[in-house]
Amino acid sequence: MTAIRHALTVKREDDFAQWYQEVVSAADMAEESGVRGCMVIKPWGFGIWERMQALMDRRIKAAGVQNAYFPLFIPLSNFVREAEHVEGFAKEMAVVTHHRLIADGKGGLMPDPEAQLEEPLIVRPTSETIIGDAMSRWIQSWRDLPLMLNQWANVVRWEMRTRMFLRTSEFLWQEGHTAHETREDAMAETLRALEMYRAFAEDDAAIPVIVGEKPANERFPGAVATFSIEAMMQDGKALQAGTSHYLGTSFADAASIRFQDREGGQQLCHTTSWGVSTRMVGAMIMTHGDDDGLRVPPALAPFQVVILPMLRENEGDAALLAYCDELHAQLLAQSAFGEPLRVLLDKKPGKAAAKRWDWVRKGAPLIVEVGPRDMENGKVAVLRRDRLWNDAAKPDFAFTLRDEFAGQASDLLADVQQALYNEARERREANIVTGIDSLEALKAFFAEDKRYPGWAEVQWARPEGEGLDKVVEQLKALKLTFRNVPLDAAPADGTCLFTGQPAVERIYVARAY
RNA sequence: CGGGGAGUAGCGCAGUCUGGUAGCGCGCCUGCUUUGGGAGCAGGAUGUCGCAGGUUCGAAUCCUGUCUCCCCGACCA
Repeated sequence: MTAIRHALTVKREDDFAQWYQEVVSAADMAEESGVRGCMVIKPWGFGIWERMQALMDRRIKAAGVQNAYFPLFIPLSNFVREAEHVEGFAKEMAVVTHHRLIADGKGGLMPDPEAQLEEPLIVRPTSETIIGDAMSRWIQSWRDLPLMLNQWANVVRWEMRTRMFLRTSEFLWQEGHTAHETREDAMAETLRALEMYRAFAEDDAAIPVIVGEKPANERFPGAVATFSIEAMMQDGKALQAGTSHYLGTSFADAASIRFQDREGGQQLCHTTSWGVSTRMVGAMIMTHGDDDGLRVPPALAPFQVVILPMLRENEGDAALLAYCDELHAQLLAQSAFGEPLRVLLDKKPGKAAAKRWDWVRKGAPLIVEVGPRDMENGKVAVLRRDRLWNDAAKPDFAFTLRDEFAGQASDLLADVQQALYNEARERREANIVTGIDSLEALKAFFAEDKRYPGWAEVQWARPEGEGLDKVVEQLKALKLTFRNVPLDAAPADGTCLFTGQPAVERIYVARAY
């Protein structure tokens, strides 16, 4: 049996980190910018993000949240109000101190010492404080509540170690910020956003996630409670793919977000914030990518079907293109996932067989090649990206009547979407271990020689303060982290792995990005 | 931000130790051949050797500084 000749040079099992980087560049998603931690997102990568935006924005609006936009720059004095929040972010801040450049006398430019800002501006690492400032002006009465805002924006955190899409100094995201009358209302909103993220991750991105609450040491700076969706990457590591925070009244207190209640008294609002970022693109790569490149779930694919005519640069091309144009038009009249199909007829010069591999690396869900002989038979050759190879180590084309394919395309795309989800889900289930009841057993499960060990669901007593610190230290020594306490877990029925006390809940332990 | 490695054509690399003015493979362009599967042959284009100083008659090569990337830590979406 011939060996498969893969479209990438690095295999996942050989070097997952290097494989990841090859996918990003080979799929033409992004490239280095020359500025530390900042990337250029290329059309294919940005197109995927735009799809994420579109699908998420729809969900956000359906929940009654309105979009708005707040400034990139935040006055230092505004930022400084919430103590824990400041402590959490102070170390990774970009600060603007000047507003003009002058010649430095050596042919270059430098900040004009005469043009120093009275008050430095920070580049937002997140917008709780500046949005809180607006909320304090916009909210006066209980009738103004809930106030539910979202913004699509870039934010900057001065990261020490960066990786494309997973951790960049500048990244794109949406941040939802809401204010409510009561703790109950705010908590309900926090959980609503969390469920929205679960549905987005699983239904749109085909990424199975664990929905749960973060332990105290993993909370957002200043939050009362932090929830997350956690996804398992193909190397067994966990990736926090979205977070939702109940902020209590501390941000409201810092920004004076108050309302007059029904009895005429002044009360602090209960606020929430929640976000999903371009990191989700990285999650998609590491969930669905294979040794031939990216596999984009059809709901996220900028192009769901790519048609490659086998052009010969001769007089036969016109008829072939006409045949493909008809298919293109047939497909555009179809819809999948409630939207018209997104179809590219790739007329660029070059052999179809060569261009095919570019689209394989980019992960287009369906690649359709059309040659003169297909045209004569009224057929097309359909390649599903989710199952590329046949037993003979060749691309597994399905030769299908063109008109039949046009009618099936939507179903095929739904199949691909489901297949990607199922594959990821099965892999995750196969790599979660339960019932580990000692630190030694935990250590053994995550032993160094196990390349991709997966996750452990353990039971613990949820110690607080120093007790928690000690447990976190123990995990850190094993390069492990707590992920979250799943909301739908069975009640604890054992003893705490770390303290030996009766366990109160179940929590996931894993290596993490 | 600490430790390690690396920046030479679009990509992957050699050349650096021992200074003499830049090369290989892939890709790209042109032509011919080929045409149901990631083509073959021939010819051709492309580099301020990451950047800035310094040493030298002369620097990809030696020295200093700096920027960026990768790996391991600490930190984090």
